[in-house]
Amino acid sequence: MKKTESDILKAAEELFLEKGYEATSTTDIAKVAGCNQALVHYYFRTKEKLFTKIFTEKFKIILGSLKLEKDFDFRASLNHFIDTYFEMLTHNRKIPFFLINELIMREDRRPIIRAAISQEMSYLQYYTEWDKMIKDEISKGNIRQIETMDLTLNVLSLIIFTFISLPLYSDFFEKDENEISHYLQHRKEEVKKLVFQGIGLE
Amino acid sequence: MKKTESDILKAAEELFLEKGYEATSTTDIAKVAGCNQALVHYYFRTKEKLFTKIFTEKFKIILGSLKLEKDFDFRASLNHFIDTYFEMLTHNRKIPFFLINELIMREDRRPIIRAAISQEMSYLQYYTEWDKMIKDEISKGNIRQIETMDLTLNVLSLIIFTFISLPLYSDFFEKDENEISHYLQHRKEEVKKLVFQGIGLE
DNA sequence: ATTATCTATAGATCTATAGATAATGC
DNA sequence: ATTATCTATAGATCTATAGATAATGC
Repeated sequence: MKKTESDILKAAEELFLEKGYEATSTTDIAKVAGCNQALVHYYFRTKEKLFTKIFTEKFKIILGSLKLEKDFDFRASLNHFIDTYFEMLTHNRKIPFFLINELIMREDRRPIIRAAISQEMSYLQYYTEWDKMIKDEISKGNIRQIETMDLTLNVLSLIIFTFISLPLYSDFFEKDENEISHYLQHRKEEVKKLVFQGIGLE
Repeated sequence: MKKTESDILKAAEELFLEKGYEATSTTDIAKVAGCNQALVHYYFRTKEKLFTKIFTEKFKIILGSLKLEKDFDFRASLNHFIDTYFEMLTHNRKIPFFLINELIMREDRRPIIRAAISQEMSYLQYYTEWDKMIKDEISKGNIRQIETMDLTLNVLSLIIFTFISLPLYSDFFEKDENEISHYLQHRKEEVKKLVFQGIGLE
């Protein structure tokens, strides 16, 4: 890939994640990339096509991290999931808000993620195994009665909201980068405590 | 207030909450309000002023519902908080995403909420009482060791994320209004279970 | 020759205002 | 008289493309 092309991609990524689709112009992108505005269209034809490229790429980063370690027992498996999800988002802090924002604002983008999910058929299988594991733990009396969807939503809520609210948290309480990274570690441990104890694990 | 003026306000509210500031034009607002585009500026001068009016109004709705029932014991108090917060958001489903979205996208709006909070000095006091209650419960051994900020974030994450993700949930799983309202009730109960059990209450 | 880059511009917005006209209140 | 509403338009975008020029590869 030509340097200019990758510069444009990088600039677009930075701006779309920072300001969203609407507030980003191809003129802005060219300025950040250090090239002519016409070149943005030369390489990617339309703003929408350029956006979709970045959008699907970011979604796949998220999707790719949603894996289940089936060699572990349930507790280790859940623990590992929270660790890896937190870790991945720590290095991609803006992605959760970016994806949710664009999916809520523009309904026509929702088919993109449906397609990406069904393309990777393994995820349906992951969920089935996850569901089986949970039902198993309940029947063994290791955790309380809970629906798989509820446990999933509990974990996702606690993790994703942490990252969505992060810019507001760090701004409001005037935290620097070092404090933020301690905060994220701290929240991760608290999320584990709440979830483990909250379903009766331990 | 003149009918036209309130029509414009209503139209602006609908559009800003649905599509956000950037994607809403004063021409759109006029169209929905059924009046001339110039009238939007006649009554509110600028798009920004009109937006700020709605933004602060919506924020105050949220802030106003964050009250603490100090006559109750801790458990009843937390239970009551989750009930009222869920209830309020059920009738204002789009507000959480709207506020977070505009606060993240435009840093210059953050002072608006700082001002609104410090104007209502009572909220500092609420938090102090809340903090005292929690420390008290911990020292009595009624709940596990937890920082007030963590418990607050746990509860807010679980509730707010429910509403932020709601349009995606209902779209993805093709739920109708009736199912959605059952879902919200169901999530509320699950949030209570997780939080109560997760801090060792019961 | 082909590909990359630039200049220039068409055509479609969008915000905000000036100035004309209509409606309302005393 | 005052207030509300409309028409028209200035000036600032913004996307996308056409066509000229420069750089690169065989």
